[in-house]
Amino acid sequence: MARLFGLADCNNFFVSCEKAFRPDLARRPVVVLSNNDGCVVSRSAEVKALGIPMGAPRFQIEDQIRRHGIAVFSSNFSLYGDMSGRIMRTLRMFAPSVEQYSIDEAFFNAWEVPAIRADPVCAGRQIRDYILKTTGIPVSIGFAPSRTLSKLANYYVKKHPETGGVMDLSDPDLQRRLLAVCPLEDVWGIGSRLLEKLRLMGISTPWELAASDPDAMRRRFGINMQRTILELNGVSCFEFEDSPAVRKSVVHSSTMSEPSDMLRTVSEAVCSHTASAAAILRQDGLAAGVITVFIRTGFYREDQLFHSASLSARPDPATSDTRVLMHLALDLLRTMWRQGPQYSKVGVMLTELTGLGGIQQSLFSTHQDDDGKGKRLMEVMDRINASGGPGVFFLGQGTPASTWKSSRKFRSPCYTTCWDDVIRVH
DNA sequence: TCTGGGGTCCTAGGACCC
DNA sequence: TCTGGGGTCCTAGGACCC
Repeated sequence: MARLFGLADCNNFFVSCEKAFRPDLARRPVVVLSNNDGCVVSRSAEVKALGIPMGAPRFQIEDQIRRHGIAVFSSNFSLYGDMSGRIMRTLRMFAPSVEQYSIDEAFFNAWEVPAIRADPVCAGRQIRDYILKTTGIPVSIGFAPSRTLSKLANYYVKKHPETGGVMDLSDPDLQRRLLAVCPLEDVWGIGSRLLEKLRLMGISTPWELAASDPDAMRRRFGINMQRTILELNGVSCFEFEDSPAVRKSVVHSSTMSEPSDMLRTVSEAVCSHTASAAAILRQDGLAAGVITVFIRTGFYREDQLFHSASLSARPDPATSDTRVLMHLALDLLRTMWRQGPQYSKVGVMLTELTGLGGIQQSLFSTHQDDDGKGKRLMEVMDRINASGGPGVFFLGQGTPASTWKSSRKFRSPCYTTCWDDVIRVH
């Protein structure tokens, strides 16, 4: 049976989450800022119309914020994550095979659902209306014989409200017309670098890219380019993945609220990132074979030299125990520490992840078995920290008021994940 | 003064082996 | 001037995505 991929993609997701709980902001310009309130990561339609680009630093748009009365929010990931889960569950009611691709979008197997196959546009509208009604989040939906084409349909839908938020790109004739009018940078897999190189070759529309020789392009740009070309021609190059991909790494990092040359301050950040990353590992039932700590000075300071360093270690055996990982992380930090530079970005990366069942201790391990006490301690910590209160942490992480922590001055309440923040109806 | 964070995959090139 | 060939493994860096 011919493939038909569905792609549901939330419109202006972070902003839409904020608006869902603030009806008073429905028609107002709204932005959501990155960590540290540094730059714009989500914009409402009104803000896009003002010409404020994605990624604009806040300090550059202060003037417009005031002039146009733009509502500003810090990122609230517990809210967005929870809303995302609701939307995915709702989507599964219509199409059981859903492949979540990111926090705000999911592919779904549309060819195995008779009602969708019979009339994709009509079914898409129903899905869209139902998600909007039950979660308050507007989504766009595209259907096509390949993922890349379904992405393109989605871009088109977002720019053309007359489509009613849904487009079915099954028809080859319609595919050709769309390829001719869409910008090349809207093609999934074509970023700024490739765009430039393609332009130099005289390829400036998706239509021209689709017409190029896939084998020659593979030799020149690699296998992903070949796949993109085939997919633009309606040939699906990826199997549908029902089961979520196994995580291969966890990274936790941040820009500190202000740069620091104090080992103590940077240590607190390293310990905190280690604790957060280890908690994610435990949640997924994984253990890290390698821990890497990295530090670097700011990118944008011209008055001092750029400096960055990173160092790795192998816990033996692989572990998700915060205490073990934190010890290693601090050792690594002290080893690579250089007095002088003002560090502004600090992070911890956990890689070579294995399932907890498959951990093998090396022959030369010095690890002493603690009779599972460590595991129980971690379980208790995780349970307390999941309950929504202030939580427990290691002294090395500093206090909630530590100076390195990112500022989030405009954070909205956690309406759906924290009891104290639940909306009250009087 | 103030510019995010978290991921994946591919490729080229070096080291090393026979 | 000539100065193997082929295979594997690892790493760094590049490119993309959201």
